[in-house]
Amino acid sequence: MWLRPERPPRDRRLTRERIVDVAVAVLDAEGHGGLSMRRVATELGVTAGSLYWYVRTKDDLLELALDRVLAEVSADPGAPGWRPALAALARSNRAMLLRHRWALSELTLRPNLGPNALALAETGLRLLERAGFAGADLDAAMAAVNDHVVGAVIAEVAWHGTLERMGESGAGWGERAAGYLREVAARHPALARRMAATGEIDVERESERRFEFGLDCLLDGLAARRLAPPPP
Amino acid sequence: MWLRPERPPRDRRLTRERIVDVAVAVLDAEGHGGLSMRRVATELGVTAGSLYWYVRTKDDLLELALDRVLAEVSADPGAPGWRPALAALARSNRAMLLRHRWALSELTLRPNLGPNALALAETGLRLLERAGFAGADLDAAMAAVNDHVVGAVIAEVAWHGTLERMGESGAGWGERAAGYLREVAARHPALARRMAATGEIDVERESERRFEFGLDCLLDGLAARRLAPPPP
DNA sequence: ACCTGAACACCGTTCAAGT
DNA sequence: ACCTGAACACCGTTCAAGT
Repeated sequence: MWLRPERPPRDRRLTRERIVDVAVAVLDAEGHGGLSMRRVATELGVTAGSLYWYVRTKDDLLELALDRVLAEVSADPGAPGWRPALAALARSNRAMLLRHRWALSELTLRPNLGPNALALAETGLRLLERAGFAGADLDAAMAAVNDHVVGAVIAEVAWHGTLERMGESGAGWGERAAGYLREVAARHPALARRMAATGEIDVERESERRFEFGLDCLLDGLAARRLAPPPP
Repeated sequence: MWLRPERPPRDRRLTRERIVDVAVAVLDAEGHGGLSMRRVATELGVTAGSLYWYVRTKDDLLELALDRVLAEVSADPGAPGWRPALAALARSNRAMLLRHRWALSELTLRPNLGPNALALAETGLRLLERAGFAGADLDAAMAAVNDHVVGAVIAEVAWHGTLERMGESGAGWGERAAGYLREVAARHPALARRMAATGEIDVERESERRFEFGLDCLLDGLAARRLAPPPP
């Protein structure tokens, strides 16, 4: 009894890091709707109120979670040229967003100025500087690539969600859907042609194809606009 | 008394359309956080439960609201060429998303197959068909343009939000922010250079410049990839 | 057919009170 | 310094009951 000294205050049960850990885990597992303060708290064997000692609001927690996953995006610094390097950065970014789909909505709703976000911006900018961009065009080029990544993943996630919904829907859904689609096809011939062609397709592979197509277009445009690369 | 006939059941207070009307109004005025079933209900002089006669869930209501504002996107069918026409469509889309910033998060979270979304897809596809695209490249080209619009608006809204936050923050914030920025600048030279150059800039004009820059890059890439336009 | 009113289960957040 | 427990104000949704 008296032999055991009082616990040092260092082995507290909570840390900001541990809280973000389980927040990311819950978000990955159950999406945005699954995250609640009480849920995170019980997962840590603690009351909801306790979290507010480490985090000001739930919004702040989400901001921390977003920056956490942004650390997963990586650039290969020893890439052979600016174009493959930039493409690799874009692909890594896309892969991360597909791993943590909830991160997209966070990106939409709140600005992120976390350390990992800034580090990521830095590597992108340096890459484009070496490629021969400067001034306002440098910002615009960086933005164009990022925009394509974000836009493409949003479209892919939405597409995926549509298919999931269609799968969930119970019996009796088939007829209504078929009727709706028939009507749509009648009114929208071009759309009907495309729907017929995309009937049996692997969504993920096709999404990747589209992503690469758009990226290539963009990089072509960028290549034409860069200044002469600075002499080494 | 007996002269006045019973009210015909037609003058009911609620309609799906009216409900969507006020939902869009509330969303425009107060954003995503301001919308609640009780809020919409009281705005219509009615109880929250009543809404569920016309709408299955709040999610359905948001879907309806999204399709409502998608109707605002318009394409000029009599445009001189495919490239200006496509650019005009993209700009109209962007303008709508900037008018209804809440629509972005909806676009992120849920698939939208409403009539206006489909009509919009149809006009885009026909435009690209006339431009000389077909098959999988047609889908990819359409997707690339849409992705750029969505991605660019997301970035712009996030940027805008950052500035607003910085404006709201009370006294004593300046020193902490300055310290943070100094640290960032020290660790990230390229970012520091860009931050210095972007010091006093009109966010909206600069966002538009970036949008047009990326769009031009993309259209260059698309122009190089289209097949020969079909003979008239 | 359409709407009310009350209830249910769940939120984020606060805060005195304990240790 | 750190955590509990209870409370507050607010959710989305359901449903018997009224008309």
